[in-house]
Order: sequence, then structure tokens, then C-alpha cells
Amino acid sequence: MTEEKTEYSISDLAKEFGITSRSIRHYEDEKLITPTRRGVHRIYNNRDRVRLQLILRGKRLGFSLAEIKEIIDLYGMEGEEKQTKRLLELITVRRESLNQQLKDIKYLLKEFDVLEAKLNAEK
DNA sequence: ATTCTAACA
DNA sequence: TGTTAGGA
Repeated sequence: MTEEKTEYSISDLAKEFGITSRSIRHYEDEKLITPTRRGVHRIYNNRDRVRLQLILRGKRLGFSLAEIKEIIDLYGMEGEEKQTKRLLELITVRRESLNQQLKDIKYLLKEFDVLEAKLNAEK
């Protein structure tokens, strides 16, 4: 019976997720996590750990902390459908942004081809 | 040893 | 986000 911990220090989580404690404190400043305190020290529970996981996943998907906060804050609330709806909207926005970046990159690459050709041609 | 806040050559 | 100073 492996008892699951109920408390974590900031370094425990930093180590577990491969980030710095600085980042974790920053997410707290942005109101994405609200660990309890034992004196001035932060104490994280499983729930905080899950939220941190969600934050990191959101970041991997390219969402801003503000957007991630929006989604996370919607969880547990009444209209759980609201959460899904909002997430879908953010995905759409993110997709548009990525498509635009893709276009920009393709354009740039094409432009480099032209420039490169000219430079090679002129002697 | 660890963590905390505040601040920026 | 890094990093460092100065405390607890």
C-alpha cells in the first residue's frame, strides 16, 4: 500500500516536473495556483499538483498563462460545458495563430531562396 | 540545507 | 525566467 503524499514542498514539485521553483512562484503570482502556507513556506497538496500539471500542459500547447488560468478557473464550476466551450474557442484561436506563423515561415523561406539564388548568380 | 521576498549589470 | 542578495 503505497500511501500517496498529501503535501509537497516547492522543490518537490519543481523536481518532479523539471522546472524551477522560480516558475512555480511565478504561476502563483499570476494566480494560477494558490498553495497554503505554513508560516511563510508554501505547502502544495495533490490538487495543486494537478493544477501545475494542467499549467504545464497548457504551456506545451502554446497557451498563455492568462488563458490557462481561464480554463482552470472554469473547472469545478457549475457549467462544466462552459469550460469545454471556452477551451474549444482557445484552440481555434491558437490554430489560427499557428497557421499564420506557418504562412510567415513559408514566405520567408521562399524569400531566402530568391535571395540566395541572386547571390549565387552574381559571380 | 531550504525556502522566501524583492529586485535587476 | 534567470539570478542574486539578505533573512528566517
